Amino acid sequence: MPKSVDREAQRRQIGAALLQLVAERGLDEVSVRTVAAATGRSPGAVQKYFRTKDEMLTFAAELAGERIERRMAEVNTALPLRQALRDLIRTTLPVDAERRAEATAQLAFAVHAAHHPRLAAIRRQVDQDIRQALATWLESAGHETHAAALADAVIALSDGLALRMLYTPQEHEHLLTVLDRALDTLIPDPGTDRHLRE
Amino acid sequence: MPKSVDREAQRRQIGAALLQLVAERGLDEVSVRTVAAATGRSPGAVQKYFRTKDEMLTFAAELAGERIERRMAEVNTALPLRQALRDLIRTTLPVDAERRAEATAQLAFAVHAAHHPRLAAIRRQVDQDIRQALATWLESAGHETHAAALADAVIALSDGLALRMLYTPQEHEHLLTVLDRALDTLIPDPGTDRHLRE
DNA sequence: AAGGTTAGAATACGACTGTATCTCAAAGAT
DNA sequence: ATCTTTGAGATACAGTCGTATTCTAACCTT
Repeated sequence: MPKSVDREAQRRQIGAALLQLVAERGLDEVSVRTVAAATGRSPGAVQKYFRTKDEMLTFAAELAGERIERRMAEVNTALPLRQALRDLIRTTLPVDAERRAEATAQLAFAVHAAHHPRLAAIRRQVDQDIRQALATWLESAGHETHAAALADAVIALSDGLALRMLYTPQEHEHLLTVLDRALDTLIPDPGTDRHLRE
Repeated sequence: MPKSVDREAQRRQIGAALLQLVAERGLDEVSVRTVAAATGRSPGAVQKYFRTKDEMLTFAAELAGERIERRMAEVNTALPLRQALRDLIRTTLPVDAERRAEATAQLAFAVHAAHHPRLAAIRRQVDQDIRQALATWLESAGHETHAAALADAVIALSDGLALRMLYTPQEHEHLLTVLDRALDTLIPDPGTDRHLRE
């Protein structure tokens, strides 16, 4: 048989390069040629792994989704709920170069999904997974009622902050304190009786 | 002198067509030619009003920003704070065709701004205006402390919900209840003493 | 009425797009 | 050692992009 290559590994490498390209130069700078150049390949070589640009794009979107879910699984659930939640959200915000790359790609895909049914389906699946993980986590931490709604609110808050950070790097610190304060309000401190505060 | 035409009116008409095009087909379907066709013009006619595509894009972004600010000014501030706030945010969410068009354009521009300094500056200006209006409003309604941070949290929540609604039309109603519940928590009901609840 | 000015259309240009096709070299199987 | 399969590269093609240029027709001013 022929030259044996780990096809899946190659696809992931190309997908990762695409995500980085989206983060650095924006989704509309992504073309078969620019992605190929970013991986040191010829355009024809990329075509061997993705027959169409669209297939390449959806693959990258799934890859980005997997990364987020993996990050969620890595959060230390032994910490107090509010702090763990804070850590979790911070790993999705564009606070440094790596996170910024992922957040940028995520948001670009989300907007693109508005006019791209297959991309929308992928996003919905990822959202569903995140929401459910968050909701069951909240429930086990004592927020039995409306855990799902609370999870959705937290996700929306996080996405909204990430969106804004994309084009206002000056406000990063300020927006992080906004997050803290909002979490303080949304998630009552279990260690303090509510009616004793203030 | 020549054929007299209201240049500014023409520019606004073209800008409006661009926004609608973004909403219906996405930002990367926007070209000088498609915008021209959408206004019943030839590409050359559009060039008379915008020398470059970029100039056309930034103009449309400013136009979209003006629309949001106008909507904010139209909210009935005589209503109870929480309800007025709810109404305000609902007018920015993609609940019907018209609002969906504006929200889609806004979010597309926001993501694009991550790689487009001039667009980012426009977005920052609009954000600043909205935030300040919201903050002074909150202050006058009794939220003297941390009004600015609360305003930012509300904006982020709203943007995050809008983003998600773009690709999950099925969840519109659910996300609206999420909004209501989050607002209930973030904005304590002024008619009820806090320590008397639950 | 003549002339200057501009809106609008048509056209042209080079660059880039996605995709299909072709060639070549390399590697495993017989 | 030969053959076959395949990764990778090169090239080709039709289409679209943004922008510059050219032309015509309509209007206002003098």
